[in-house]
Amino acid sequence: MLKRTHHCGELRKDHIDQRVTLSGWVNNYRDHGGVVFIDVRDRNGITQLVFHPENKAAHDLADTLRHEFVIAVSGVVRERIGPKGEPAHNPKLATGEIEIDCDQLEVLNRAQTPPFTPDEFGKVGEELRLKYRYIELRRPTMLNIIRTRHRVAKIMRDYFDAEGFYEVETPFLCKSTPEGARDFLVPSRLQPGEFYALPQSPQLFKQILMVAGVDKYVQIVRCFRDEDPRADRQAEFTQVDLEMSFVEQDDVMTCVEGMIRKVWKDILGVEVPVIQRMPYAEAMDRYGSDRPDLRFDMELIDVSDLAAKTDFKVFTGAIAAGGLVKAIRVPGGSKLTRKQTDALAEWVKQFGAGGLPITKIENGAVATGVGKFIAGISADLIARMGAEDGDLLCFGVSEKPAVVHRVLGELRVKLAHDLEMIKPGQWEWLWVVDFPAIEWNEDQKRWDSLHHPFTAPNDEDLAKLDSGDHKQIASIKSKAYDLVLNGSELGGGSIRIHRPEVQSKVFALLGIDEEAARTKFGFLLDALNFGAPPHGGIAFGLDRVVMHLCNTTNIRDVIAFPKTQTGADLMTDAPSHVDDVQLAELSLRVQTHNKKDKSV
RNA sequence: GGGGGCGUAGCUCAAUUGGUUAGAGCACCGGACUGUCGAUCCGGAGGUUGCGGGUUCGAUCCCCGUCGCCCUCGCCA
Repeated sequence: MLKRTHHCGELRKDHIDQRVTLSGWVNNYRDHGGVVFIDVRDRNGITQLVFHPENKAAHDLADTLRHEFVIAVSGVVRERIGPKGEPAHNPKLATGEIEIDCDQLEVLNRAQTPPFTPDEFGKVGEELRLKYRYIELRRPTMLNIIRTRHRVAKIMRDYFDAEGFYEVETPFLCKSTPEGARDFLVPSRLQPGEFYALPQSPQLFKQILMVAGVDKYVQIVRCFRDEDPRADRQAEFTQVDLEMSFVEQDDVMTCVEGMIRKVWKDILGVEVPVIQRMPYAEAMDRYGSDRPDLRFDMELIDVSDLAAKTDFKVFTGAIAAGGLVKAIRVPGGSKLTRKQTDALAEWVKQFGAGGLPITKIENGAVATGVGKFIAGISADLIARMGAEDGDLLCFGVSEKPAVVHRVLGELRVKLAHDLEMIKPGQWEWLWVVDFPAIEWNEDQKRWDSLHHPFTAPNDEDLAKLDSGDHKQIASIKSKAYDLVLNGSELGGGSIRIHRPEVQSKVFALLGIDEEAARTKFGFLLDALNFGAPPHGGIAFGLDRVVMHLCNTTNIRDVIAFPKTQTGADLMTDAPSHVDDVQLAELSLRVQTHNKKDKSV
């Protein structure tokens, strides 16, 4: 076999007259009867090969080449010259100034006609691309994502190594804990009827590692959550997970910022500034979200006091019921048609809104929509909103403040995208801090932890833990922090509880009695009793980091072998039935069969 | 579990109100061509309209069911 001397993207004018050997896939072929051109591709790029009839054996063989044949060739690098001796460069190719005048060709493997070609011209349905993932991955953009992902992981590992972290592997076969997301379960053969769970995150193990004195732990690790996927969510995903001892909130955040700064600098050449911080309450108040997108304005402004002065029952009724009225100003939003605003009103209903009152600003006053109901507050409203002619005001109204925030929070993001208010290349970073430790779950009539039950409350709030007073408990803040980029949550973490008596109080508040706590987390409680250092950490979605760096909104793009919305791998056809012998070994019996008959 | 969108040649799409032989471009096969580069020109082959049922003289089109894919709500401590 001819052994390559270069890759397909690296030959330049400097190499002219050198004999070289290349290996790769036939990207395209152009047969002119006499001279034959072959574009050969590897992960590095594309180089044009020329076969002249004078080298009959190679030329005849080149005639038979088709898309995606695997070849090795040897020849001499020439400048591309036209028929009259003029340069015939191809500016679209990095190697476009040269070509290889080939005299040797080996067909290393033939290929069936591929269902689609790895060139980027025609679009191809995702279903097909997932089935033939190996062909899609040949595309330069996909290989570039794979390379970027590799580099990101490498930069992070180098960074954490330099900071004194140890990478430690934690188990995949874990104890199931019913809190949080649904577990993927793995039946135990040796202990019939018992199950492992795949980790939703290595949370408890990394805390144990701190008790063990590892001091600084990091792991790039797969996590599993058996919940329905979304465009940016996959049941199986990768976290950059870390934990540090003898630290406070600022130490973790500073460390992480250093990592982010290095990744963005090395991958994109972008300088990340000192990342601003915003309390959770402020984020909800101003942006209606715990992960606000700061690339555009349209802040939520409370107009409840003005709304109360109107005779508009939608407003006054909500306020009387303990709710509120907030508004966002959509610059230039009056260009939206009635049809479009009606569609928005329909759209917001999924977030619990009854509708979406709007009004356009014309001639310095509220004009359309609910304008006639609120004419009396027109001037005050316009002043408070800073509105101008051509703007659109959208009102969030509900007796539940949370619904107002959700509706307007989602709406401002949608409008920013629909009205193309986001300039490309913007990076708006934010730490959201001062999260409430717990929130009241009205449906279940109990307290739920907002982050997780191991998150440390703020020191000054510790006394409130056993106050028994609903309001005081609701006001407890925690040492938790989320890193937000352009409206998406990249990671979150907290300082953990390291004193067993505090942990017991939090469990009690969450309705986890001592016996339940022992059954679920006994090993952690034991560990805390044996000299646990103060510690805290954070976990990042590596997939999401790479999505941002590669400018895609689809998590499947950054995973080599992703799954569909029903958790299927279209290439391997997982999940699939297993035979009865396997089930019997695991003491399992299947009650119902899949709708699609995959039985063997 | 709910809402929305999609499924026609290998691929991307078209097909009038339900109408007689389901088309085009690319890919593929054969031929021509010595400087192209998403080559060009000539010719050819290629269809279970996702699957099953129904309505109809007649269904790619309408109805019911089902399978698959995408977006989304719930869910994701």
